[in-house]
Order: sequence, then C-alpha cells, then structure tokens
Amino acid sequence: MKSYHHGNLKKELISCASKICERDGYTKLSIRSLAKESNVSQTAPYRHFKTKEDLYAAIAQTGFDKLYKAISKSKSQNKEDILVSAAKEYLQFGTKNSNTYDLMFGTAVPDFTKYPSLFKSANNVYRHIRTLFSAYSKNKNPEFIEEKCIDIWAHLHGLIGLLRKLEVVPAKLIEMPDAPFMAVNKINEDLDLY
Amino acid sequence: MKSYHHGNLKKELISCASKICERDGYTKLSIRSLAKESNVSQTAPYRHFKTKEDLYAAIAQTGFDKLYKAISKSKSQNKEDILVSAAKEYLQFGTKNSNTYDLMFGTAVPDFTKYPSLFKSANNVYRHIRTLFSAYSKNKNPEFIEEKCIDIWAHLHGLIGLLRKLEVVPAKLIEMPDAPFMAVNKINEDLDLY
DNA sequence: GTATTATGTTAGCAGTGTCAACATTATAAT
DNA sequence: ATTATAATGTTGACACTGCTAACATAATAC
Repeated sequence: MKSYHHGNLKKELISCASKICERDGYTKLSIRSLAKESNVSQTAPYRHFKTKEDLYAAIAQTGFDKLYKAISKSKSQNKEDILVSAAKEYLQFGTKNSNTYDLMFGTAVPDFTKYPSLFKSANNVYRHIRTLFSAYSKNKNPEFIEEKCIDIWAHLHGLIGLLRKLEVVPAKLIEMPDAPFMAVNKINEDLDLY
Repeated sequence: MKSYHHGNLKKELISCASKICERDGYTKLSIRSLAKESNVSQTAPYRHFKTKEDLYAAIAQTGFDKLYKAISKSKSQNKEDILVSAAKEYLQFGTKNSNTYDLMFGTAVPDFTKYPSLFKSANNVYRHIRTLFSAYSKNKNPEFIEEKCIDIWAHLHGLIGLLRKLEVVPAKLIEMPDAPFMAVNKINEDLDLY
C-alpha cells in the first residue's frame, strides 16, 4: 500500500537522475522514464523542477559538491602536496565521472546565473583551487593568481575533455599508462618557476 | 515549379544544419525543421543520413575541415611564429564558433571511429599541430613530441571550454581583454624551455 | 528501352517536454 | 478542532521529435 504523497521525491529524483546521467549520459535522461523509475506519474517531477534544465542544474550542483569534496580531502602539511593532490583528484573525478563532468561543464545548463545555488557550488570549486594555489604561490598579486589559476584549471579541464576524444589521435596515445597525470607533472614544472 | 528531386539536398542539409547548430547549439537542431527549411518532406533527410548522429558527424567534419584551414593559413618563415599563430587561430576558431566547437568535441558524436571521414578530418587537425610543433621543437623524440602536443592542445582546448563557463568565477575574469591569448603566452614560455 | 537504383513523399508509431485541470494530503490560521 | 491554504501528486492532452514502412518519381546502367 503506497501513500499518495511520496515523501522524499525531490531527493530521490536527483539521486536517481544523477545515476542515469553518469551511466548513460545526460541526453539519455527523460523525465518520464525517471518518474516511472520512482513509481510516480509522468508529471510528478514538474512539482519539483519546472523544466528539464532545472533538473540538470540540480544534478550538476550535486556534481560540483562532490567535486569540491574530492579536491578538499587532502590534508597534507606541505602546501605543494596539497595543490598537486587536489589536481590529481580533479583529474580523477573528471575521468571517472566523465558523463557527469560533461553535464557540469557542457551546454546542458548554459547559464549558471539562472541557478544561484548551482552558481555557488561551482564557484566554491574554483575558489578552493585558487585558495590552494594562492597559499603556495610566492607571488601573491591577485591578478597573477587569478591568471595562473585559470591557466592550471584550463589545463586540467582540457585534458579531461581531450581524453574522451583521444581516438582521433594515433592509438599510441591512448596506451599511455598515466596520461591523466601528465598535467600534474606539468603543474609541478610550472610551480618550480614561481 | 519545383522538381521532384532537389538535386543538391545533401550539401544543402549540411550547410543549413551547420548554420543552425552554430547559431542555436546542436541540441536545437531538428531533422524535421531542417527539412522544412530546405523545402523537402520531413523524411527526405533520411535518404542521406540514416540517423541524427550521422548528420552531426557530417557537420562536425566540416567543422574540423574549417578548423584545419584556419590553423594552416599562417605562412611565416619563422617556425615559432607559425606555431603561435596557429594556436591563436585555434583559440579564435573555438571561441568564435563555440557551438560548432562543442559539437565537434562534445558528446554529440561519441565515437569517431564510426565515421572514417570524420576521423580523418579530426586527425588532420591533430597531425598538423604536431607537425608544426615538431618542426619547432629541438627535441625530436617522438614520445616527447606527442606528449607536449597533447599538453599544448589540452591547454587550448581547456581554455575554450572554460571561457564559456567563466560566469562561475568572479566577474573580473571575464573582463580580461585578451584572455584567449593567455595560453599563447604560456606556449611562448614553454617553448623557451625546449 | 527497360531494369535498377537513388531520391523523394505520405502515413504512422512510439517517445518526448510541457501544460491545464483536477485530486489528495500536509500545513497554517482561526 | 475546524477550516482555509499551500504543497504535492494524477490524468489527459498538445505539439513536437526521431524513425520506419510503403509507395512515387526520376536518374542511371544495361
């Protein structure tokens, strides 16, 4: 005997949708099938998400929150170790949850400013990277910090995106055992300069 | 009076679809509306593209061909100038045709090996980058070349992706007048080391 | 000139996002 | 406690989508 009101539908929808998106890619997610999987009617989700983009935004936000957790868990005393290990965690998150990463950084939610809480979660990730780098960098000039952060971030971000596409490039590259960590080595090189 | 056979439908579909994808993003493209715009029936496109992904692949291919042209047009004698100017062209292409770039590198066509001619066009782009870098680099070790190319490529690629999302970070960053060229400066720094 | 193939059309299926109208339950106000 | 209100769920429907099968027409190959 099931009750008329689900009780925890919103949370369950997000959690269930997150799994589907990670497994099949966000384009495969349909509100109707999602509703079916939660044993509610086709339009029940609309009580919690006015549009599909709103749902995407919620999933993306949980993604950013997970990413934040991943890059925040390093507890070393050495500031360089923390930064490098955060970079590794970032790459690992991006490559191991590539479909979610795609949802977070792709065009599913084109304008984060429409979703303040998503905006905030995404911003937290960036601010954390900046904090780690800022703690390490000898040059404390804010503009320099900002520039270098984007530099590093773009490097990590680009690698994650490219690794999904590496079939376009001679097969040899795919076989590189530790490709995801090249960027980290690169960061190490960079850091030596500062 | 229009004839039963269009005559040039395939070419027109690709060209028309490319424009729509660049203007509105590839998710907004529908085969039916595309057919309407070319004054053919809803299902006429299926004589030329068995699935929507096939159509995406064709559009992506023209994108890679345009990108190849863009990064190949530099004719300087100085090998560094050629490389840097190709990088600039790459960034410019990615930022000025960001929706097309998204189609080329996103998840619209997940596996290029399904489309040999697309694969080839994409590969040409990479091989050209590699050729330019290889001509410049003093270290001619193939593995080194390959690694550094991915490094540079990821950097450019990441910047293009990030620049679409920069609202997630403090507004200040968006105002940087020449953000697209930071990576190029970075490449210059890198090149000094080789 | 005829057979074959390429290219187009029509009709229709199953699935989608979304909305309006209604039903039920939880919550707040009296 | 009763009642008004808001929150949450359901049904039915609309317009749109990708795609297929069956058929029509025109170009090409023999």
